[in-house]
Amino acid sequence: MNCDNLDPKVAALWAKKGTSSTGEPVWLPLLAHLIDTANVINALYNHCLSDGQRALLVSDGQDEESVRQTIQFIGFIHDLGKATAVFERKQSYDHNAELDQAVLEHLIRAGFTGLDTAVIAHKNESPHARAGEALLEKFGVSSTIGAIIGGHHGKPEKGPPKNDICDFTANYFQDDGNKLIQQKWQDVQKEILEFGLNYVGLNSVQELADFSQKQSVIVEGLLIMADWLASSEYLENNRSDHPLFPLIAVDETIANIDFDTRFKNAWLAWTTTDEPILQQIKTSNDPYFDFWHFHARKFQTLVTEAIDKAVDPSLVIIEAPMGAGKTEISLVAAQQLAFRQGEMGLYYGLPTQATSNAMFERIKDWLDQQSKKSGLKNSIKLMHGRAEFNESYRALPNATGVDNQSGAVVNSWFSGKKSILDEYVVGTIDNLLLFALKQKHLALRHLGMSRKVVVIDEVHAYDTYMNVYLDRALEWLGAYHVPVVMLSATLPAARRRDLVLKYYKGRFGAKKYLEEKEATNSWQKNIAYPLVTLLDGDRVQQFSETPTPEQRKQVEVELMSDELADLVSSVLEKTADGGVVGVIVNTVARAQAIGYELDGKAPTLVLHSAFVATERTKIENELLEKIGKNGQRPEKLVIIGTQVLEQSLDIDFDILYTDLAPMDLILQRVGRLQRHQNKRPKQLSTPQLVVMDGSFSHLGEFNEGSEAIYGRYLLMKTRYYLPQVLNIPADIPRLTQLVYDEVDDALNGEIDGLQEAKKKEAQVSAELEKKAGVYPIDPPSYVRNKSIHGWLDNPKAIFDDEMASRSVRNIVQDSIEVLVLKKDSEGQIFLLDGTKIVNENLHIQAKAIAMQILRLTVSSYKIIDTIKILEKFTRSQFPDWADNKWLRGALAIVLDEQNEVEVGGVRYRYSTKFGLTKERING
DNA sequence: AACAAAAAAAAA
Ligand SMILES: [Fe+3]
Repeated sequence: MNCDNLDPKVAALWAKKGTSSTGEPVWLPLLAHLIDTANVINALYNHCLSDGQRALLVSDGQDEESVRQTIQFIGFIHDLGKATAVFERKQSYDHNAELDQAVLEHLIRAGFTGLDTAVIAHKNESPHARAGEALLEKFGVSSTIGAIIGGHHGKPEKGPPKNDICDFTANYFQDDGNKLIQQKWQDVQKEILEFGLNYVGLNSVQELADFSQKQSVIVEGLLIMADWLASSEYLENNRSDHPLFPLIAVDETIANIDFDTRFKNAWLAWTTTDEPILQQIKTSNDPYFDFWHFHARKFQTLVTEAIDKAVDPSLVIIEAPMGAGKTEISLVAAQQLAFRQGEMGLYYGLPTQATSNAMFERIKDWLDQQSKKSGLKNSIKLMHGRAEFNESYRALPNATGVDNQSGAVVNSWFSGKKSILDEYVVGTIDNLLLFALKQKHLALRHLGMSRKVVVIDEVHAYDTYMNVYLDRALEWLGAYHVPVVMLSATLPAARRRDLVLKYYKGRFGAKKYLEEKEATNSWQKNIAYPLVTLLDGDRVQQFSETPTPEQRKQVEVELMSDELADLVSSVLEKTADGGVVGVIVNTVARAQAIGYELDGKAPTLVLHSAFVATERTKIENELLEKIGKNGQRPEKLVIIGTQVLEQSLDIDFDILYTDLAPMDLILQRVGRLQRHQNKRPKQLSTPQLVVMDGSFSHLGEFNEGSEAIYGRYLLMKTRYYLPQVLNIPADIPRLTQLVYDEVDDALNGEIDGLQEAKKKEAQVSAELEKKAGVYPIDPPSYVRNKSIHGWLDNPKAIFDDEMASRSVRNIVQDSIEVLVLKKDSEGQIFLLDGTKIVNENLHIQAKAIAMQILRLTVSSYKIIDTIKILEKFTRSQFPDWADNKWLRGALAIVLDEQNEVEVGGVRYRYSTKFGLTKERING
């Protein structure tokens, strides 16, 4: 590049001011930041986009080279808005007068006049992203590209800026009327534009490529990433051993910078890991044996071969029970799809932090093994709110620390909002749901997600509210041609159809979508389990497998009242000669009541969410040791729990009691009934299911809690269709379909009040959808060259990241997360396990304290007051917490010797055996 | 007044 003939005024403009680690005033000339960003975005385009993404960017018929040049130009020109009087007059953040003076002198020496005395009347208007967009508009650049520039701080403008230059002329040109002064600014702005075009090899703005909406989003993401990277002075904060794009001494200028070397060194320092492994899966030599040293099961081979034979596989929905080997299938599928569709890396989304942690372990081992085999270094990220608590994640080597070592590593540059840009990401589903929610810097999530294969686990487990976001996310993933693998228990046909059609619509547009929707092909109502649904090009194929005799199971079903006394006598009778009993109920209070009732009459174990996290983990581990696979089964044990027993725990009951719940959930619970090969008491040798139903003796009256949670409609239908004998697995899809298919409702005149309950149910889901519907982004637009103006505009104007991340979950019951400690009569504080807390050892004990989490449910009208009380208490009792990274912002409660504590007029009592109970204190 | 489980949070 040639800076020799440059107008000295252009070279004197500044982009960044700051203080070096040694306390020296430093700055970065604007032109340097523009060149840095152009170099970075070009490298990102060439090396960090997947082939799929690059193909997407030319999918409207653009020329590949012109797209690359345009993107590089966008990288260069993004801060054109800083070449304005209003910006150049800004003080440094730390109001360093010496620094501000030195930079101003550069400008004056270069030929700007009157800048030191100029009065800018509206200095809060024309922020530099908007100013840049306005200037580009003036230079005749398309509004699509303008919108990308205007949005590079996270949120695009509502529309083109149009009058900003006219309204606030002095912001742009220093003076409202003096043509001589204005000319100087117009000259430098024009020269920067010309420099940029020339830098990327273009002659005029007419040669720039244009973009569709989804292309714009990806380019916006690239720009933000490039800007952040070009604004990183060092690879790691507070450490200057790996410089990237450092500021320069205030007496230096661009003449002191060798841009090629600066960029090469930065890129070398920043690329600490290898690209994801792309390799073809050969079905001829069992990939399952290669990775995990077991031979593929029939079902696994079925899926892997189906994907292998497909011409253009994109969406795969795998419905199969736990234990069918879905995780391995999904990882093989991810590799197949990445190879076929040219994607890089993986996002694996799960419903909870606990399931994410477990999956992280498996994926980390899988990746580590592959990376080592290929001699590569690949980065992996655990992405959820408490990832830092995961020991095995923290134990992974850092990418910068291990130069010649291969395997799975952590790249800590990809932190915060950059996390999703990392290669292999495992975490809570919220990160995918947030991909469909209006929030600042959303383009980064789109950039990160659209280069990967996306796997979504436990698809059946998401509620109506979350599904609003999931569906919208699927539409965008379809639009980006991102391969998606969904894992699920059996789905109602209508839900499965919806999932496929949402993706289909994003991928093929509204017209084709309507054709497929109306076609009512057989795949839309197929009933089978396990079932694989595969989108190959625009064709939907399905595969299923007939179960082997060992996979079949007959379960005898009995109905019973929900009275405690009936349950107790039945349990005692059935366990006369021992046995492991599961009792899964719908509310915590009921689990506790049954626990009290059986206490002393039989050995019991209670499990629900109202336990301190560390204690709950202990109970779950005890459960797995005793009744997990190959467990040391006790002679007699009654396990009483809520829905926490319904998912993910691989445990085996001899007999199961359950509260009436929607059919799919009952079937999910039945999955824990005699699931392994075990020796059982004679009385319990065959599987028995006892369903406890409030309407058993009082017709039409379901248990109050159950009805509040699940609604009358589903309970009524489940009750109606509950057979005397369950044939597993054939009945699983059949019964789920009967309960969820609304078509048959007219035929069931015999269910009293069904129509009324159905109306109520429809109302409730409509309300939920409406509630969720405030924040999702609109579906992708197919209008040609539609700009991203207004893409993130929100009627409610939430743009707070905290509020955004809360919005993807429906909050039914307000609750406060607290850390639970206890004290003795002298006031000595302990962890729940009895470990003494010593103030001087806070740095060692902080993490253990931070893990003692419990959720207190609080009435919504009390929640603000209660939080205030807890904040005040924590501040006075544990003042040191404020400075500790594990405990900052946490709220504490301290149990007395009776294990009680009073907060805001409520007395909470904690029992290691039964969990948390609360009672209101009168007055 | 009550009804499961579960999640989230720094930019250039
Ligand atoms: Fe910038």
